[in-house]
Amino acid sequence: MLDIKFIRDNLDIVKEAARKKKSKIDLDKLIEVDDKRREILQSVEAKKQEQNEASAKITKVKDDREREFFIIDMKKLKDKIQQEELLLKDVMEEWKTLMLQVPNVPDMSVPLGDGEEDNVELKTWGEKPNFDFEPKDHITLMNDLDMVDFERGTKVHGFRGYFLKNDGALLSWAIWNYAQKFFLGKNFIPFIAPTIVKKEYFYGTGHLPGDENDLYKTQDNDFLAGTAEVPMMGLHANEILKQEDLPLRYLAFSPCFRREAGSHGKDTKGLIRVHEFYKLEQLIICEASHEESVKFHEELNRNTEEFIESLGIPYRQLEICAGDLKGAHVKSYDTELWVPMEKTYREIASASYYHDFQCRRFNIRYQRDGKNVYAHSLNATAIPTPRILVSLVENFQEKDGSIKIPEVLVPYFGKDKISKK
RNA sequence: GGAGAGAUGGCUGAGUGGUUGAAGGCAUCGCUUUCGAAAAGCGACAAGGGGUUAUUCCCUUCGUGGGUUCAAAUCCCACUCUCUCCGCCA
Repeated sequence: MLDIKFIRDNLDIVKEAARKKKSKIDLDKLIEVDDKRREILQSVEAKKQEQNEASAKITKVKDDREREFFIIDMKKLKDKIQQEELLLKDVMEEWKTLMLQVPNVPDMSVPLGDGEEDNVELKTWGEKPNFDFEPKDHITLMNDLDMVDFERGTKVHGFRGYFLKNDGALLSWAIWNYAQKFFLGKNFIPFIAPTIVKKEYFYGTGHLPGDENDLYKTQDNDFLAGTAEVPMMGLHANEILKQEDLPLRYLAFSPCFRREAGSHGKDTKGLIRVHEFYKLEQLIICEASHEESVKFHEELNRNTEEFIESLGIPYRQLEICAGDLKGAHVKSYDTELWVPMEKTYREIASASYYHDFQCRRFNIRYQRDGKNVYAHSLNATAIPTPRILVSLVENFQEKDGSIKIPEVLVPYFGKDKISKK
């Protein structure tokens, strides 16, 4: 959410932002509705003032007749107020709908572009494996090593279902434990977050309004979060934080649920795109300063890089172009891991900052110089499982069909190799 | 799932129709006192929105949403959450 005052004062900037982000929002319409909103609001307020003043007088009037006259007048006024408030309600509805569609302003450094294809590669890291044998994809590898059961996963869960078993399950736990240790070394407070979350919080993060079909819904009209970002931002909703407590640095673990509506044809096999996975998420709430946001954004992104580097998996960094940038984001980096059998990089992590866009919607403020100001928020993936397994097993496969375990994981996994029994 | 109680400012806690935006206490901040601190005394202290900007003025907000009334923290309805007891349960 942007400040309506900011939008009015910087209409050109916001229009430009909307254009860059390919948003369809009609900002002139918003200003028009806002004018109407202000006009009615002022009229209602003036009438309420009159009502309040009269109300104070009625108390003092002792004469019954005089009192009666007063009350009759006030009845008329009340009707007028009610009429205008009805009108205001409609206008507010329209106003809110439009306001929720106004995108955040991308940073100056964000490259222009229409979509995914225009994202800019910032760097690549690591040596792509050069196999002197016929390599297998992760599905074959993991099936051969009895690490996964897709068939029964589909039987039980349906499309995109999977069971991780044996070393597949153990490796996932090892990654969680290692990742937990790694990221907590960077001064985060650990959390396990709820996944069933009230609808309003999805508006806060910017996941709604959007495609509600992409979210699972419960019979109580709650939704299953696709990322711990939603409950973790909700954690401090409607709170006034202390300046000295900032930045708040959280590392949250949660299951993640995504219906993947609209991508039925994509990645129909394997562990790339599943309905249900697990993720450790880094999240920071910091002071309202662009410099702080940028600093922490770079740090969060670098944390993810370091983690991947410690595993030794080749990756690249992308800067998301304006056309591919989500509405709430100021700027985003994606980390993509090399998937040998697809001969391409696949997204594993995303680091973004929002300025006060999310905190404004969540009403998360802190005291600065005696004033309450909206904080800034950022988040970045630490590590998602099981998607990480795809690159891990494909990159580290050996000629005999076994998988070499990265050294850093060995203490958590208990052995340095997964091979056929 | 059944029965009951409750939700008020940063916290605690009064308040059952009309100067109550809300007593008292705690916390916080300023001043006095002190070599300094503590203690004490005095004073300030909710948020959001709008108009004017010299000064200020107005509106909203007592869990949420409706309703009754000229007027609601206070009465009515629905919902949410919390607590106690019973039942069930990983």
